Amino acid sequence: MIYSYMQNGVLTLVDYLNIFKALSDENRLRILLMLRRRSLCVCEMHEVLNIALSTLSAHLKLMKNTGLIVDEKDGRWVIYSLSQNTYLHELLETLEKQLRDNRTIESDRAIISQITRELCAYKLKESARKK
Amino acid sequence: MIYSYMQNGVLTLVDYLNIFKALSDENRLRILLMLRRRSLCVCEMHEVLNIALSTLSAHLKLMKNTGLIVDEKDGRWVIYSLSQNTYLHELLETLEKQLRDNRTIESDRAIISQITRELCAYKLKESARKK
DNA sequence: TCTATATTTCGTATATTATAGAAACATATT
DNA sequence: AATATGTTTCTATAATATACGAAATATAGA
Repeated sequence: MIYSYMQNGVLTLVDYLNIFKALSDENRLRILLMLRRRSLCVCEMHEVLNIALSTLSAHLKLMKNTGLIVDEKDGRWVIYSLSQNTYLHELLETLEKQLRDNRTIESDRAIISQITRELCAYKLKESARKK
Repeated sequence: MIYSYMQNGVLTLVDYLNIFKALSDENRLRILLMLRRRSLCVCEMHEVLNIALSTLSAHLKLMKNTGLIVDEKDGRWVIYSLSQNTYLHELLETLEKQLRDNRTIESDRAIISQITRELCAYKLKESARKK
């Protein structure tokens, strides 16, 4: 899916609707706030969110299509980052300030400050082995 | 439904999710941008949007619950206005600038500059009579 | 008090979205 | 080339959202 602003830089009404829709899901908002700290691979986000990888992948695809995040490959890993969009960054900064005492957001931050790609990949492999 | 920020002024994560959800529907966004011009009664919004009154009423209820709009009674009319919320007003100002050339938004503004409550109520009454 | 009228609620149909598991895919490493 | 592994796609299902028409509600005015 290609959005108009990807071609000429101007966002249409539908672009905005899609952006607001993307922001209206708890898992997606948690991902965006985590990405404010640092870029993350899929397995790291999976470690934090505890949802199926297929579900997570769908959320990432949606936000990528909406232009909120970008991805790049690093070996077998896919690393996601926030888009270079001033308005998005300001919005997330405001949100983070307002949600300073939110337990979930606070916990997410604590977790990503401790985990590594290698560790998450290992845990994912182990949990798959048990099945 | 009562949201937490109505009691202590602080918005929770769920409050934000609901606000973004409220902003992610075209009809609701059109209503909010119209209300930036002036307060409107239900029949005026119906005249512009051309959706069923029951649908319109549901949208208004949702935005009222989310704290984006407020209503007051004036005789048989119910008049809706934007909430006194600085962040909401700034957000809508940004949106309106970005959507300056949007035909729908432009047309909505043109219509509300011409209509009156009395006219819309009359038209509504007439269309009901035909059924 | 009865009537007209502006709005809301209710019941219901349809469309969209979030979710998980299984299978498929892509690529680094052996 | 074969294998291991990180990610995505496919499929089905449950939950949620949007829509309408009909009925109910609230209130101004006769």
